[in-house]
Amino acid sequence: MSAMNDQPEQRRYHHGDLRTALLEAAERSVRAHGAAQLSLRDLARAVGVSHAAPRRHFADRQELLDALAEEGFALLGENIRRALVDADEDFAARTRGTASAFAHFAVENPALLELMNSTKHQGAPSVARAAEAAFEPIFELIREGQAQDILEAGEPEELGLILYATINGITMLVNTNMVPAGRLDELTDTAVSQFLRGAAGGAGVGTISSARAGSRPPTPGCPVRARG
Amino acid sequence: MSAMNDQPEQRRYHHGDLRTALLEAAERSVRAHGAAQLSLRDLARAVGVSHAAPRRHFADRQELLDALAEEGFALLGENIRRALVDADEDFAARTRGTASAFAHFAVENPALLELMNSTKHQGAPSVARAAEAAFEPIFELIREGQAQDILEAGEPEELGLILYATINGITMLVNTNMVPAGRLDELTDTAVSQFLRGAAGGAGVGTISSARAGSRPPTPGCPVRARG
DNA sequence: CAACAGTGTTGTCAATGACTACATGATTCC
DNA sequence: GGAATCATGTAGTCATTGACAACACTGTTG
Repeated sequence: MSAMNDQPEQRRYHHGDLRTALLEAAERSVRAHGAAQLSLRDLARAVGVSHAAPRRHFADRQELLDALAEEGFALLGENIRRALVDADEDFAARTRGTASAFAHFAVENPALLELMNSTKHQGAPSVARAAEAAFEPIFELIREGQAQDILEAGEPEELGLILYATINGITMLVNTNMVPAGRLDELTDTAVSQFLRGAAGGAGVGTISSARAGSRPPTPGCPVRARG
Repeated sequence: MSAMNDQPEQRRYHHGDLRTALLEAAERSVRAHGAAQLSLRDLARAVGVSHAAPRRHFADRQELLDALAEEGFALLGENIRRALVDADEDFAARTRGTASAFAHFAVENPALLELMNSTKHQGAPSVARAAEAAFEPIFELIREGQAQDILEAGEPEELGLILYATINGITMLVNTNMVPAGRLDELTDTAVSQFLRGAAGGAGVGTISSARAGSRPPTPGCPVRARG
């Protein structure tokens, strides 16, 4: 709403880097008031340009929102990658760290996540590409687990998407106030535990794809399923 | 957008049941064009009342959207309950049926789901209550599984929320076009399988009796050491 | 029958997204 | 070096919208 003055410095006719300035202002605005409240004219005021200037960089309100969503996926990907390099070697710990990084990013940027989860940017291939880039480290993590025979063999994509979906869903419960924020860590923690158990390979039971997994030692008769 | 004429019949000064008429028109509109496109004035036109009439029933645009979200949760709850009474086989099949019902509802009503997952209705306790009512059958299902010693003991709420979150997240991947719709069943299926394994308690290991004999080959795994 | 409350109507306002025509400045090419 | 050209910003305009206020119609209740 209120035209947040940024640089009251006088500006020449051309702004110089209006596009990024708009995106930055937009990110602040979305963060503060949600995507639905975002007004192009307000952004223009905030940056100090005329109301029609944004149109040179975003043909459409939606186009700007798409760009923001894209940026959101890039940020998320960064966060996940950082969490993965920081984490130690233990696969379970790495998975936990990844999930936690995602969960906290989502809860700290609810409006951005909502934008990323919006159905509106279906026509924007750039957003899809950004999303895939954010998923990549997750898939890579799954491959790690499979290489260590901690996860069942099969498409790493499949497992990765399920993990992503689960954490995303949990944060959504928190962000919509259906679950108190205090339960976030607890929920993601048990979700990850269940994921590790449910997608366990090697000692795991009932791995459907065990027939295909040549490198896999034959699964013992039953249980083992090391509990805890 | 286009003022969809409903009943061209002439109407008396008072509509009779404007509130529900508006909600019905709103549901159609949201389903067709998304919540962001919904216009109160357009609804008024569609129903054949003046542009200010809706205000008597919804103080606010958001209030109408909240009512729609509430209705969405009621519908979802119905669907889940129906799926549960229809499938009274073993626990795994019931879980699979529940997940499938949710997943298909979500994918068939993307805009409605987006509304239900919106952060904007945080101030509306009615929406929260409706959501809880929709969760209830899921929690009840979890209690079943725990009673049969197929799921680990603990708060049924916890497991139920995780299951809900997972399916919700998967449908979101489909609804945002990040995953082709054709993979919906496959993804929910393996997600449920993993859930059952990951949250397994007592004896039940790898009871993956597939109800929808879809893409998944039946897994022999371990003998289902029966409950009770 | 008269007050009254519920509901619908008309009128109005500021804000917005989209569009057009025009201005200014930077880049390129002769 | 200067002109053509293109990118970028500006001013003006329009239809639409949500919100609000003042007023009209109608059934109910005392």
